[in-house]
Amino acid sequence: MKIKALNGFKDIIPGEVELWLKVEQTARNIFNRFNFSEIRMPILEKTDLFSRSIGEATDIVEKEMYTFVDKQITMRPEATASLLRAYIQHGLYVQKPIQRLFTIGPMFRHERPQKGRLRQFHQMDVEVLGSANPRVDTELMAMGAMLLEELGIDVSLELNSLGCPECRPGFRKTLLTFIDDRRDELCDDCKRRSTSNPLRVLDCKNPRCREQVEEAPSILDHLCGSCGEHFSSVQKGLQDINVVYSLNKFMVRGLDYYTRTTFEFITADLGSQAAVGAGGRYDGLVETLGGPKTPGIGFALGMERLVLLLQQKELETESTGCDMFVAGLGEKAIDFAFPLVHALRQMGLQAAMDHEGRSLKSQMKQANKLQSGYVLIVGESELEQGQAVLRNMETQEQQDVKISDATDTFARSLQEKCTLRIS
RNA sequence: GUGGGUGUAGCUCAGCUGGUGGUAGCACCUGGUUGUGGCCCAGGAGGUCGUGGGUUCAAGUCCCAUCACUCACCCCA
Repeated sequence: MKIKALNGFKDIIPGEVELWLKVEQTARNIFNRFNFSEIRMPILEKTDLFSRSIGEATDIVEKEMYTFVDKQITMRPEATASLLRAYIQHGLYVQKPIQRLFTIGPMFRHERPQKGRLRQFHQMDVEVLGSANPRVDTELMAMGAMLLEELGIDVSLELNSLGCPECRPGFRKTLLTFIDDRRDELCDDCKRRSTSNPLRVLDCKNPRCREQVEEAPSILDHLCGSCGEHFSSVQKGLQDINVVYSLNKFMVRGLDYYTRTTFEFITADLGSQAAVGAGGRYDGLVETLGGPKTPGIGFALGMERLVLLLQQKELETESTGCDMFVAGLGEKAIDFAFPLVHALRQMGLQAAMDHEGRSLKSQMKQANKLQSGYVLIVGESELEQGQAVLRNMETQEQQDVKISDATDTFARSLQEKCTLRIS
């Protein structure tokens, strides 16, 4: 029986990796433009960290975490909790009052795999800690939008506010009254949810529930003074820099720590896994985890979803051509080629050769597949005369070149030719 | 956790109402020039037909189980 990767776990093989690199490089470039610093955390954390931050009653904590029960440690299901733990542990708030951090890496949730949803998946996660300023909310959404635009991914930005511990309880009561009035019309899930987390009834996908909830009160009409002000400033900021968004009063979050601003980048091209990125404000979370009272906001982008969207666009993958392929004919020529190729590589060129003693034709084919700019053909008789043939693969021109005694000197003369081609 | 669909070569797939696994395409190797790539042509290699049972003279094909993949519910990035 062959050993295969676990269900919901995937290899990213050559041909696919290129798209991942593109996503990652574009993201790093943009994070850098917005002055974010990278932070890397371990994958394993105390289980307690996640249950405290994400919420005991959430689906993630209740049934989706990979936990070593005997040791009370868990593979992170998301990045924010770990990042805040590191932020608190190292006292990063002392170094800088406002920290702008990002991290990229794998997360683990034991869900049933599906398109755009794996058990090991990868997120790019961005957090700003230490500022409650609505401008920061705006800036983060603008950054997300800019990143997706540069990747050429078409999304819409949906926005909502969840209020704060001041105003949410009041809204919750209003909503509960509304729900109770039409409880019988709701699906079983929603009946359950109406007691555990009534806000979640708002984003049920069941058409009947949607209909019932259509006229539900909006939290946006029940925000307290400061939350309301904050939210209008966020919106004004978005308008000022022409970031297109729409309000979605039904959007809620699956993690308990969110407050005030929440947002999602939604695509129409991925089936039911429509959110390519999502996040929001979590002003009480640092304190919950034992740090100083610190406001924060962040969001995460799902990398496999981004890669899927790029794959659907069928972009041509630009491969970097090999600079020089050295084709040796016969044992002596191969012995000559090996140190030469090594010297070329030391000089920073992409060089290749065949070690298997294959025919020239076969070696030319290999050179072609590698998109070599040049092939140096070294035959045994020419080698004795201190000569070799240099072929330009694009123009098909060939010229005899003198092989000097010192490999390095010869390599340098080849390097000049290749560099000319590159520039 | 709950449903539906699908498992045949590295990949994409033919294979009818059971009768010896496909000259199928892509990819790979060799040859078509004593030592010259892309195109074309010829040849070659590559499979316990997901796995385990059952029915049958005979199973890739029918039945059962199981595993995997996949889509949807759920949840979420």
